[in-house]
Amino acid sequence: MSPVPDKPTLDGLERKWAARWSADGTFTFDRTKRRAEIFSIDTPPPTVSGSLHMGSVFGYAQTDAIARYRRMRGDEVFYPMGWDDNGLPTERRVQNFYGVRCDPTIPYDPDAPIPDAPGDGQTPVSRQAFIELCHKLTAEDEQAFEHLWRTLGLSVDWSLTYATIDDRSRRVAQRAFLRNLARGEAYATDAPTLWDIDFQSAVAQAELEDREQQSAYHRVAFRGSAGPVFIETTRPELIPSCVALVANPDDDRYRPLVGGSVRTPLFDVEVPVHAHPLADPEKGSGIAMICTFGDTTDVTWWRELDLPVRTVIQRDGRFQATRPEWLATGPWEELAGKTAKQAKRRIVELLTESGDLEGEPRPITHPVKFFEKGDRPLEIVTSRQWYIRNGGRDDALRAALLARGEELRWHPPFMKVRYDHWVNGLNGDWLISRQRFFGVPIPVWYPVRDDGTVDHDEPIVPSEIDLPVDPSSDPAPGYDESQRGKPDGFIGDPDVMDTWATSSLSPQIACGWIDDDDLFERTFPMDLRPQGPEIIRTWLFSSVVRANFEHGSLPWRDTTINGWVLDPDRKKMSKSIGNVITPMPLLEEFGADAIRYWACRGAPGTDTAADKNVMKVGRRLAIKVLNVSKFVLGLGAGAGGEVTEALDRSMLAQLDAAVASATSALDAYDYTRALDAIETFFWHFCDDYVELVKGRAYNEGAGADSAKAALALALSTLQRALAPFLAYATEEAWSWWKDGSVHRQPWPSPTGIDGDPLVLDAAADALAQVRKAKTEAKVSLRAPVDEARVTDTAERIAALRHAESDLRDAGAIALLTLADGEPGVEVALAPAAP
RNA sequence: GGGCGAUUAGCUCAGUUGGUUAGAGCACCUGCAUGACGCGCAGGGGGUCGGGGGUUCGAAUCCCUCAUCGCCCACCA
Repeated sequence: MSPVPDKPTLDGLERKWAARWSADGTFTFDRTKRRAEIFSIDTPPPTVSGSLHMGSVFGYAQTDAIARYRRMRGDEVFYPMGWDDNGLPTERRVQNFYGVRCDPTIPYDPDAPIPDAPGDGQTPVSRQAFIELCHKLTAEDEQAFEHLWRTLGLSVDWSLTYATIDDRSRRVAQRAFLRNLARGEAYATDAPTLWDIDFQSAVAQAELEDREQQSAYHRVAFRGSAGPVFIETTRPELIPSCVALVANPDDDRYRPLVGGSVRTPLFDVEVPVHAHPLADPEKGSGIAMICTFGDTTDVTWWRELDLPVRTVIQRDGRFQATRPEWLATGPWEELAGKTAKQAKRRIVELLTESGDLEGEPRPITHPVKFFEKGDRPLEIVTSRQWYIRNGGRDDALRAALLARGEELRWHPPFMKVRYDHWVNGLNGDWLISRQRFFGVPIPVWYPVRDDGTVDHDEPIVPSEIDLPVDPSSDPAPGYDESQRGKPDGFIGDPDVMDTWATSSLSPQIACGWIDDDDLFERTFPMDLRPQGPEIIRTWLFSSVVRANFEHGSLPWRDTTINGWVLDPDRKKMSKSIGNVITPMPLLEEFGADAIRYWACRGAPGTDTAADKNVMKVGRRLAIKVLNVSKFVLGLGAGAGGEVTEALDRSMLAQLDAAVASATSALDAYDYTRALDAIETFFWHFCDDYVELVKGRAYNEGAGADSAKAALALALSTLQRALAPFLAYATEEAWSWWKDGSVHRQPWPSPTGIDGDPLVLDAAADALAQVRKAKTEAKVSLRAPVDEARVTDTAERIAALRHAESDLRDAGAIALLTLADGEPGVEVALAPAAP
């Protein structure tokens, strides 16, 4: 306990109590508890390579309120934090920050200088040096995040922190992958893949976004035996890639052509004309050219019509330098080495000169697929990639994963349809390999045959005990490093896994799967997955996929999906608009409790504006907690005694109702409704009950004892009920009269004291009328009243009689009369003193 | 094109099975030195519940439709 200060303040509470919680191990997880006693939370590992923003604190503060509530309910809360530091965002940040670029062909030299300060330029560094820089920068970012989380007051056990690139995570990710591989759930195949030409990597369906782009239909003539056949295309530069034309089987205009062939303009390549139901008679001219590959429909046609591959665009987005073997004639040299954009411009000129372009290109706007973090449209290239089955090609698996979605308890429930839509809309398996560097390596090697060719069909895998491995620097089992790349030797798979292939295993990483069976048994499957709505299709879904394969269960029982944070004008915050609000200045201006309050006022799943006015209200509430605690303690609350007075029992009955309402709301993860119930009662308590009872409490005797006992009970209850939200102010006020942390106290249970809620309500209403009379007369609330006459229903008057003397005290009323009748209060003020 | 959510006072939001005169906070206005709180306290004004239909004795609440905002999805010829 510490003395009540003369002037309570919120300033400095974060620093004071964060240090104390850390020193006392207030939130340390006790791993001796049984599974039934534990509440485990699969905290989202934030991407540390980004800047901190309000969205970062919003969901975490809400989850922390739940965590603190569960802890007070007696659960041992398993609440680890992770950092998502692996992957492309980190690489990009490192490239920009240090001015470097990873060149895996450079051999690692431990003595080579590597930048250690911000720089610009494109200094090439070895793969290992690049990875070291990634580790270095993320370590700094992680400190900034931890500082923010500690200031905000997250009650995580910081000794349980993991990072998605650390040894433990790499071991889990590789082990899970190898088990997927052994069971046939992971496989590699050569197939057309969406490809980002800037990042030089394949990307997955979940990472796509459509962007509206300006384009134009070009009406181009193919030569048919019975005259020209016009197609309309937005990508005329792909004419050298054309492998067929396609029309709808029911389209009478083109039926005569189907089964025959036409010749491409400029290059004079003979291509067949096919029929396929996917061809839309309404689009363009109704007959389309199929190229390998212009878009994903091309891929479908190519596969279903069994067409050849004629790729001209390389992985860097440029047309290949050498003339493709299927182009016997035509102006290939005009296109070689050009980007798709440059080639389009040139080919339009060539088509115009040859007379194969009819009319002017017709401008349109249409959606084009981009990598969500990319700058140029995706191309489709054929490459060998690793996949994990996700139901995109398998109806039984899809149904099983949809059933997992049913089994999961969603808060709020409407978020579940996003999962269903995503799973139903999958059109392929999950592509997990990335041609990048800072990630978990695909843990396989391949034998090199005696002729120097690579045997991809017989991958060499490590034993689980040796994980994590890096096939780029570790030799394959049974081989010596000197055999790397040699005939009869081996090569390592050069790819890394996508970030989601690791973070989808966050429950397994956090709970110690295989590495710590004892912990795993006590924490998995977890209780709660809190997360944002935009990553249902990635993080949530992929986590369900992995747990379904590995454990035959859900990874957790419940999921809470938080809303989106909008700017004060309810616009989406984005860097380009420049309306991004950063949390640290707000934490300093209003205090952590105010920010926590703001976050918890945002209902589950509801988009919420970053509104300073709400933070101000939270700050006011926190200050009030300090002040009313000081006052109530100054009245001598807690001196013991029995609650005998009807007014006191009435207040406690109302308090019990508020707590009961908050309890059921929190059990359903509705922290907003809980906060509202307690907050509403709290102000009623301060403004009405404390005012009515303070006179009696100053006196002595049974009435005073009753008041003091009731005040102590209420104060203890309110401090505890507000603790999940106002973590600091409640802890501070609790320390003035109790030992131990309020956050380790039991959540309030009913006081068990019967009372009639009407007594306090009737007294508060009558007091309000007396106050109104004084305010309208523009006199002090302490001004004496000669006579007040309260009339009301018999029931309310009967209730009021129990609080008659308190009302007289609080209103400074000389003569108070109560009578049945029409509701009303007549107040005769004493004449003003001269 | 499809889906989900939102639309209530100037602003931010409650309003949980349809039921007396639709609530709160902020802001605004008018007051008040009061045993803690002036980062306070008391009181007040302010809303045809997005528009239009419908069901019902009765609709902010249920149904249909339209509009606006946000998010998600969709095969880009």
